[in-house]
Amino acid sequence: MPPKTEKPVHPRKIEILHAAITCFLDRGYHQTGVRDIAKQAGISLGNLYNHFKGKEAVLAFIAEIDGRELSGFVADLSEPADPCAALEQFIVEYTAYASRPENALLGVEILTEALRNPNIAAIFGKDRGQLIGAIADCLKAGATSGVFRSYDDERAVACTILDALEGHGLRSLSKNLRMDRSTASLHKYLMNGLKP
Amino acid sequence: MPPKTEKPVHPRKIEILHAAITCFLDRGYHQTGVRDIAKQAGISLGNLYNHFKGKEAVLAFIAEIDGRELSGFVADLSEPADPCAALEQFIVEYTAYASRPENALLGVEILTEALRNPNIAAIFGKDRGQLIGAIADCLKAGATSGVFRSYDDERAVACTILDALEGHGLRSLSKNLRMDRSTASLHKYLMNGLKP
Amino acid sequence: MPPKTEKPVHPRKIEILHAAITCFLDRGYHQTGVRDIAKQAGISLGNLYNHFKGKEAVLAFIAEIDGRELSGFVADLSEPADPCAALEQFIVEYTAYASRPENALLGVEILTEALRNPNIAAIFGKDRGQLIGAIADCLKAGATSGVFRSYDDERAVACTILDALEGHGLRSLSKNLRMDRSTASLHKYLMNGLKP
Amino acid sequence: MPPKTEKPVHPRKIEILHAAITCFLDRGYHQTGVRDIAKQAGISLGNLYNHFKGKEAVLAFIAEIDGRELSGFVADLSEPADPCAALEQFIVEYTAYASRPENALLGVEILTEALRNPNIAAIFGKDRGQLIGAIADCLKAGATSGVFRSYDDERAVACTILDALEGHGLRSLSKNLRMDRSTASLHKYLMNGLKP
DNA sequence: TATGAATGAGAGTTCATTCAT
DNA sequence: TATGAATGAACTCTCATTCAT
Repeated sequence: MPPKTEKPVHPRKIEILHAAITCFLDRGYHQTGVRDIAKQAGISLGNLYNHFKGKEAVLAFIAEIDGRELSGFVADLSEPADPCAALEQFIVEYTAYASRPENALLGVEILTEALRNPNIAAIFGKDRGQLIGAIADCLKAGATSGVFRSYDDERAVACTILDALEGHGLRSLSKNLRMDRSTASLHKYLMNGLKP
Repeated sequence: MPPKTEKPVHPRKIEILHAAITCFLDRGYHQTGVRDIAKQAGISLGNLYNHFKGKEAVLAFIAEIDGRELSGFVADLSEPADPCAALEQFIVEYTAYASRPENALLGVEILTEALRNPNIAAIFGKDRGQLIGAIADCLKAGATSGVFRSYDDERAVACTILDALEGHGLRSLSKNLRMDRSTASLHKYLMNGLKP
Repeated sequence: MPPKTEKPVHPRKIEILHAAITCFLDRGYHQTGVRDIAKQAGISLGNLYNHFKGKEAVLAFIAEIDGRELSGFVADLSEPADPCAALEQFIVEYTAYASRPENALLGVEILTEALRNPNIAAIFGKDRGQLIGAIADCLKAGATSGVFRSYDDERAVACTILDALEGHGLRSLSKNLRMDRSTASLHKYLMNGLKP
Repeated sequence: MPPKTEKPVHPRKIEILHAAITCFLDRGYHQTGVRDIAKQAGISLGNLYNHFKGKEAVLAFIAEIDGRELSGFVADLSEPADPCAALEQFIVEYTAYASRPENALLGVEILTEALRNPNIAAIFGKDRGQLIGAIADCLKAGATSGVFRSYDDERAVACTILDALEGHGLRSLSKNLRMDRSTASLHKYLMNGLKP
């Protein structure tokens, strides 16, 4: 296999990406106009179309970038020496990840769009599927080694863990009150359900 | 206190409500035009505005009606003789509830709108807050009587349960494959985390 | 000629009239909706149409009532013993009349509508034409008796006096500052131009 | 002071301006739709919004352009060698100006809008205020040199002159009959009131 | 690559009026 | 007389996208 030579991304494209993220966070995907993005990026409306095929392509690019961030988690969960420790660490780190506003809000934005847009759904589902798979594998490994309880459908459990952490991240946005106690309880609950 | 005399709702308003739900399910809130709703309802565009102040008012009404459905769950969870049984039953029933397309999809639609629309957030948050409170109370009661493990923040656990069930409901839409096994695993996982 | 038996006006019609005047003053004729008038009058939208053929009919009625107020001035100016005193008195009284907000603002409202609406123009022009005629006659009488300078077209002078007083009334609305001095100067100027 | 580098106005903007004037003359400001203007200008509806922020901005631009025309009169009236001749000339020229349909009709259109729209009022009032000031100054100069009678409030007299000429201009629209005699009488009357 | 004028469909909302009750 | 639901055209304005420069 030839070395994967990633075609360099035009820096302007990254600027547009950031501008779009800012807008989508502020107003949401459908409430954001292409003009808003161009203005935020400080470029002309027409020029945006030199870098992206259209509005949807911008979201697709965001979803793609977003998905790549998940691969770090996947790597950490793969073939863990200690499944329990690996999962616990994942939960901690994913909590932090999912609590960052850009991830929390963009996540729902992408998810809701994916519900009706197969194009986005494909991008969104690919990396997320891998993450779910990695968690499920970790759960299976733990079940085999006896540190985890065994479940018929580990993917369902994995999904639940993600749902819980992402829901928690979303709630952390609107609450200024301290989330420490609730985060601790959430983590304990999620782990307790796994213990044999 | 005088008897609460609920002003009767014009039947046309209900028809519009159903039409709007249909449209929102099909295309989503922001992709749906007021004209679409009127056409679906079989009425003129202008007449819609005789019954609703605007598009947002339609969503608000849906959120309100939606919220009322939750009060049944709240009642069932209040002061349960057997907290464990009550919660188990709730999980089963709420799974069914959250798996119905209109609830699953409208739920995220309302949630995402609530993220940036305080008006919707207030309506959405009121009944949902009561449900979370009821679950949390049930968890506390169970912890006191020893059937449940004790958590610092029962509301966080309650939220997690709802997140899990609603995420599951959402996923059940896109999968034609049988969800039985994953549902069973999910339920087991959620209950196991509560066991002392 | 049989005695003029004026058909009694339904009191509700008067209420609507007042409501409409209030609205037209507030927002102007074209910015006022029929709904606004009905709401202001405290009646239903449909009922308004039992009393008036439409929105324009309301304005026409106002213009008619408005016009009748002018007949008082006409009477005072007719066959005056002392044309100069009569005109001076008219100027004083018409200044007061034209400075009342409802007359000042409704006046321009009716005038601008009359520019393009022949129906309104007819109503508006009838009584106003009589007033102009009366003033012109007074000027002629004064010229004959030597107290006034003679003009080829007395109606043009009469129009100018009205324009001046109405313009003054309109300006008095937006200025909170005292108008006394400017009113006095205006009156002096108008009279000076008539002196031989 | 750096040379005033006026940003060049897009020719399309001028076209829209003319189209709007045509429409406003035909139907009046509030009866004219934005679509009407676009159609008259021969451009698409959306493109109009590339040149103007909205309908009101079009009227504001007209008012601004309109106001600039007055500055010519202001210059002619400033520091006149012969105040009487200057004023007489002004009256003649302003009569012609105010009798052109676009000035007469647009004037009342702008005036009535200015009554309730502070934005328009500011634009409309600025240049008109200067003109009134210039006339008043001319009157003062004439009073000092003895060619004019002295008035306490010269601005009031100045306003009256404008009201008279503009009222005359407006009336000249609806009358096909010759206005010569009435114009002459009007001019004589206005000047007579100034003579000492 | 970069610009912004141009397009026209579509957005949400209000309009004056009618009509069955 | 009185009501307010019903109509559909009209309203101002924004949309994503294209195109000539």
